[in-house]
Amino acid sequence: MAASIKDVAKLAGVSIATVSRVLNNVDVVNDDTKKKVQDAIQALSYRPNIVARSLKTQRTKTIGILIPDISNQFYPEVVRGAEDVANIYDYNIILCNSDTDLDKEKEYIKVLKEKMVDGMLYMSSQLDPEILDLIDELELKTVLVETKAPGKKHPSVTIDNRKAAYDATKYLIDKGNKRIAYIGMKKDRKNAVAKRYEGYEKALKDNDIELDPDLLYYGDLKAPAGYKGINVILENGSIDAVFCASDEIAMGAINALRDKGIKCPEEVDVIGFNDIYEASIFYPKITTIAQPMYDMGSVGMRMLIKIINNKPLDEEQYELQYHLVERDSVK
Amino acid sequence: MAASIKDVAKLAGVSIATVSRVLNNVDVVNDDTKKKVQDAIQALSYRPNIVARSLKTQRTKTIGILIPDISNQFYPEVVRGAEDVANIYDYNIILCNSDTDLDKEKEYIKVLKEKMVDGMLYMSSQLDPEILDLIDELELKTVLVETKAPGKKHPSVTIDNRKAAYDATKYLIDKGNKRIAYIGMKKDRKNAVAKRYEGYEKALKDNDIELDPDLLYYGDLKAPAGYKGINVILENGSIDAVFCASDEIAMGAINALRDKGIKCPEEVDVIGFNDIYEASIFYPKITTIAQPMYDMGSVGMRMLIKIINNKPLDEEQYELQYHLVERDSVK
DNA sequence: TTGTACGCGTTATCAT
DNA sequence: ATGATAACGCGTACAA
Repeated sequence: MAASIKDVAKLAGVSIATVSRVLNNVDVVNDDTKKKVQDAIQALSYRPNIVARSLKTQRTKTIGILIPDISNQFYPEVVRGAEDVANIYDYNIILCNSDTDLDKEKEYIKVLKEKMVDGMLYMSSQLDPEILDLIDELELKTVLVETKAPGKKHPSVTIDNRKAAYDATKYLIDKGNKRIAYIGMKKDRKNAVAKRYEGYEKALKDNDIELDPDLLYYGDLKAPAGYKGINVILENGSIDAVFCASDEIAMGAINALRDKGIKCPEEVDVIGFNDIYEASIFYPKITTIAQPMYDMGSVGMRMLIKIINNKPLDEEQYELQYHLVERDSVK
Repeated sequence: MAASIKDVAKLAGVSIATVSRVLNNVDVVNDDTKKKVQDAIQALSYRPNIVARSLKTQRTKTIGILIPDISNQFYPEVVRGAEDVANIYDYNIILCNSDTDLDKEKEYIKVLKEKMVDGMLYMSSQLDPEILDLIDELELKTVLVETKAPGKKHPSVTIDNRKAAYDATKYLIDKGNKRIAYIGMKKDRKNAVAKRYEGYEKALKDNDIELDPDLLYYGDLKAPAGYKGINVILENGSIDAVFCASDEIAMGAINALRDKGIKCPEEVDVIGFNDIYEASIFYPKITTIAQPMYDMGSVGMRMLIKIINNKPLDEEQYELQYHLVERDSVK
């Protein structure tokens, strides 16, 4: 077993209380005894047991991060941003992949609570009320990332998905496109992606373009959905452009177009969403809405740490800026 | 404060020992009293405090994962594989990004030890002896992923990078290519990527192709390195093909070629390494060596959990199979 | 079958 | 300035 505070105390010839004091730099302790203690710590290469400390102090210096899936292009950046600031403040993160499965999410949240995490960053494309209830019941300090809760009760960091999608669609319209397809997820959910659909819809409406149900395709956010979407939509006629709810969809869509001998952007404009790294490497380089993914993580973590330390928040529901990145998939 | 085992005991009218027994399903406890306890647990929506339990049992049911950078395409898959099996066995993971910085790695390892993780998965493109020493000194149960330690002392899961690179280069040679460039990292390091260079070198040698230093470019594993590499190499003459130490390098290289009006694969063959998701979406789809990234994580975690539970390992240094995925970047 | 009491490694209060 | 000692919440000998 590793050396404990007792061993240090014994070797230094002092009480454990004194050792604890020099360890935490608290109270005043005689320089000589301090030195003795430090020597003993050195000699035993003693390191405090944080689990024991946590039990006493009721704070573990670890934070839970609940995401759908780390292997999904969007989240690594967010997690990295979060971990970076966590690290600055001496927190560690417990990573949990939920696959957006409600039961799995609830189970993870409970375990996180049992492990006494100081707080949680919760990310999910959809936000079930049950989750909010559970968070409240457990009194688990939480910041929502990517989704906003109705009401002002839960702190969050998001972007304005609706407006961003509106801007993207408007951009397509301004380029002279009329028949603009949408590939994304069903709109009947209360989530970030649904808001993108709303933005798309409103942009059409505001510009007197009639919504054509044949130009809509719902799948997930992955590339195959984009590929399939194009194939399905093109069965019903031609299109001028397509708004994709993710960059991966855009990549799949462009590949489908290419396989059909249709050139992007010459014949069909394609716009993506998120600005994942590969969007700038793809051919053609993808025009897209850039979400500040790293910042969403770091800002979210900053907020959470403030909450944990009972500091006031500048803003309860933080809305970050997105921007449209003009590249080569729109002419 | 949340309900503790005492509260449950009091409400159920039994001792905390009894509560603990039903909690852990240990010893025999009367059905009636068991029911009383369970009711009390329900009533108080009691959940055991794992921190306290850990202090007592000396196991935290959490495992540290140390990686260079989660936002680097390679690791999310590995981490996902690891977390999935961790979850099966009721472990959680603490994720640490080291940026391959030795000091940061050492600091993280110490903190993980302080937090009493039951074990660690260590990944890094390079493996410093100091790390091995620290792991030994701390007696931290560890499985190395991606890199193998000299000697049989440390368990690891890897692929045969040297042979894989050999195969890839041989494949290029068999396609009739002579002037084959290499874009990767310097070979003077003892790491996985260095082995890829060795494989490249040996394949040339075995096929009587002289190594041309002008055809070598060293950078990192990112796309810009591939882009720059092509530009630098082409200043010294033409090439038939290029072996890239990562898929991202391959993407950068292909983009550079395209910008120079050189077609891939018609004029220059390009082969990548890893088979990250985007390799199959890129245009042209990238021919590459597929590393079983998810499996590296899951197998590594399985090994680690066995070690933690003092079960024997089938193999100390596990070598996983790679395979060459033929796609469109090689004609 | 159940209860008492100790200890896991800390921090913090109260004396001295 | 320093030392005893009581928690923190739990598991587990040992007793009963």
